[in-house]
Amino acid sequence: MMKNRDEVRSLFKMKKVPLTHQRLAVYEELSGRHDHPSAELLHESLKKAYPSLSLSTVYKTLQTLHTMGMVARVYSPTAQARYDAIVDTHHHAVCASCGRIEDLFDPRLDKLPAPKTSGFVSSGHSVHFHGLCAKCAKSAAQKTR
Amino acid sequence: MMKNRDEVRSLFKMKKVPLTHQRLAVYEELSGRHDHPSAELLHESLKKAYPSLSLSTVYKTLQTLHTMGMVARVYSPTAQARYDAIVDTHHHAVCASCGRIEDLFDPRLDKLPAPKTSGFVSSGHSVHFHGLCAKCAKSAAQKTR
DNA sequence: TACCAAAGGATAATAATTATCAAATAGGAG
DNA sequence: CTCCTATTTGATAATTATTATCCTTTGGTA
Repeated sequence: MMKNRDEVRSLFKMKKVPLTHQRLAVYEELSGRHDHPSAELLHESLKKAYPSLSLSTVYKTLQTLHTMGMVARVYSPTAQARYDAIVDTHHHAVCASCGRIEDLFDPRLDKLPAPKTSGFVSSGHSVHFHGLCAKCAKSAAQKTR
Repeated sequence: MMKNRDEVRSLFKMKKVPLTHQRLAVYEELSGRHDHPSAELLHESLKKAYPSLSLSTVYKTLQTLHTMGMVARVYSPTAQARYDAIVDTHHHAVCASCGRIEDLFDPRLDKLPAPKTSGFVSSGHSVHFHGLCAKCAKSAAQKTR
């Protein structure tokens, strides 16, 4: 699942994509967190260690990594794309109130009947549960009192 | 599923939301199509019959309808939110190449094990299949020749 | 080490969405 | 039916997210 530095290096070599400091940094930062950060949030964190890293590089890098299959895009209710270094099949619980996205691992969801639509070639799927996270469910309950 | 004008009226009355011409028009237009249009595309079509209808009203109306539970948001790979008047449980096949979103109705996908995450209160789910639609799969095959 | 195609940084441009605010209107009271 | 008022609408500005541009820098190879 999570790749170490050498695995990353060889992946880049294999795909003939130049490995730069920035690409490694973005990938390692994203791998290390599980809050599905946006490009901007990633940039924010990375600036501390790499003050010269630009936001546009983060965008470009995420695209590159996505094309390489090393990063997944998650669609959030806040019109802002959010990313995930976990590309293995997994699922998400999206909070309609605060936008928080939790990972769900459940093998029972990993194998689903293939879509019955003419000609669509599916390469995977993910299940999005929508509702309220623990915190927002609690504060919603309080409001009703 | 698809509501007639009177059902829509009483829904608005029930939820105590004023029903305006614009809201009815947006809802009826969206109900009538199944291509998951964006706010902008909806506005485009509606302008013919309602030349004074503004794009911002379409945005606001979609938000209102969404809050009322009459409209669903679908997240597309093209950073642009797309909408669906079908709020009953159903699923989507999203083309990674052209962005086309097809509806999938399959009762086998409607009942899935509830997410096993502490405290998350789920109100529903949908399955997103990703891959290539018939058309893009065909042209991708041609390129490889 | 030198070369050069590709990548990065800074910034402008575009696209999508949201906010603002004066004018218009829905819906209820009289 | 008319008036009243809170809400909605339309026009537009502002904001936010993303992509494009263009010059400088650098990774990877000879």
